[in-house]
Amino acid sequence: MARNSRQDATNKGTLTPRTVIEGALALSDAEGLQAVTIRRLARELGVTPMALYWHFGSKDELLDGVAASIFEEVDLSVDASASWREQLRALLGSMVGVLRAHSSAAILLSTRTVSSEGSLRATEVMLDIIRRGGFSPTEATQIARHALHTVTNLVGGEPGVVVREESGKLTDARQRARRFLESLPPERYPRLVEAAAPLSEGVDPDAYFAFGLDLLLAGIESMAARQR
Amino acid sequence: MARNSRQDATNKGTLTPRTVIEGALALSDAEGLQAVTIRRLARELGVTPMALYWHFGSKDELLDGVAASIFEEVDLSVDASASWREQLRALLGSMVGVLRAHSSAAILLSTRTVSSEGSLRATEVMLDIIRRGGFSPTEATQIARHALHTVTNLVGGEPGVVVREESGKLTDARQRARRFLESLPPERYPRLVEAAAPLSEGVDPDAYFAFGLDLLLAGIESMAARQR
DNA sequence: GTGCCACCTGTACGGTGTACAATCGTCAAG
DNA sequence: CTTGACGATTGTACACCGTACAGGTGGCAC
Repeated sequence: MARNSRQDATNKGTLTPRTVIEGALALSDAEGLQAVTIRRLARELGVTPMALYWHFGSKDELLDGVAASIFEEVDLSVDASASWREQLRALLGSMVGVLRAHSSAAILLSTRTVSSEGSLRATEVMLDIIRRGGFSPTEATQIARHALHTVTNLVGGEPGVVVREESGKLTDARQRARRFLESLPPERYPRLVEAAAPLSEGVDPDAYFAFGLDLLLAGIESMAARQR
Repeated sequence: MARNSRQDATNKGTLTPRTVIEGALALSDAEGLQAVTIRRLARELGVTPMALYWHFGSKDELLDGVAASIFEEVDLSVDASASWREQLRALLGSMVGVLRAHSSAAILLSTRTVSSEGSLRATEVMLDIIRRGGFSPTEATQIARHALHTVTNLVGGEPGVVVREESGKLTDARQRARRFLESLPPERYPRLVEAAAPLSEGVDPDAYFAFGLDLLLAGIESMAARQR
């Protein structure tokens, strides 16, 4: 049947950087970042491990690509009728959203310096919003850096946030944690005993992320109010 | 000469969890976390790789130990005459300090849930301070979680913070980054062009961490003021 | 045709974490 | 003293990892 011309190489058997990155992202979403190995990914793509090295110089470079592709999903539209605070909240909220959709790969963004098109555009939009909040370029840079950092780390590493519908096992773990905390000597650890429930409770992810964003935005706003 | 009784086993040839953890931490400080491999660590300790598995069930368990040992270095004393804000700043500042002293191993704390003695005591002190700021146990738990998270991630992953006295190479990279940013189309990326200098500049670590702490504390204080 | 060249395969090397069995040194009980 | 038990360590082996390097292969331009 039809031969693959150079054009339809993208949709059939042949490999492109795009398909590799998409495969890596899918694999990471499905089985975690540690499942993204050159050999495994190659098998998934029906290809030899070394084939990937034609398109990427190293695994690290491939992961850079994955990180960049995540950035591209962020919704950069801003509601011009909203205040800068609301705009910033929307932008960061969108970031949290796409990071949560790829939570395993999220830590990639906190580790590496992405300089893709999408990353540049996101940074541009963010800086613009913050600048309109009354900060200098230098301050805006610092704030943007920390905001980006906060958002990626927010998603990357919460221990209690491991949520599974299968509530059996994990509820057990939580109950054990709670019992442990409650069994601590109250005269030595009054606050831990008192907070045993919230500490051991599985956190509602939505609430967790909302709180994290609130905290960050409160800090930024308070800085905006303080100076000027 | 003298035999090793069970007592002096700690100071001479034999292995203990302590010595292993100390070795791992030293290795991580000296050559980075990726140098901490079972084989390498064993060689460093003058022992066979599998010897470590007598004291730790897995490498992960060993790293848990390293994380716990870092927690133990945090200064938990509180100045009773200070306000809760100042106390919180001091505590978090101390955390940042010890994390910076082990910056390679710092990301361990953001990944895993530590439940060592030291971690419990630190959490207790932190919760106590925050509770005295007028927050409920549940709120205090959320805040403490985020504060801990912020602090560890602050140290863990800043890209620009890679500072070396050998300024040759890195200055080159910075200059290239700066030129790149400045060469962007100003009508498309006005904020990036405008902030080319601060964006490409190597960040002063002290200023960076101070700013991160300020931002976090500002957020917490503003939350404290808002409610009540 | 013939050669080029983008793309992919085959093989190999040194590294990793760790399972499993054998070994050694010390110490309590006979 | 001998004898076991047992805590601590070694030796060997396996499956997996990232990737260097050399060779194939198929479609295109000439």
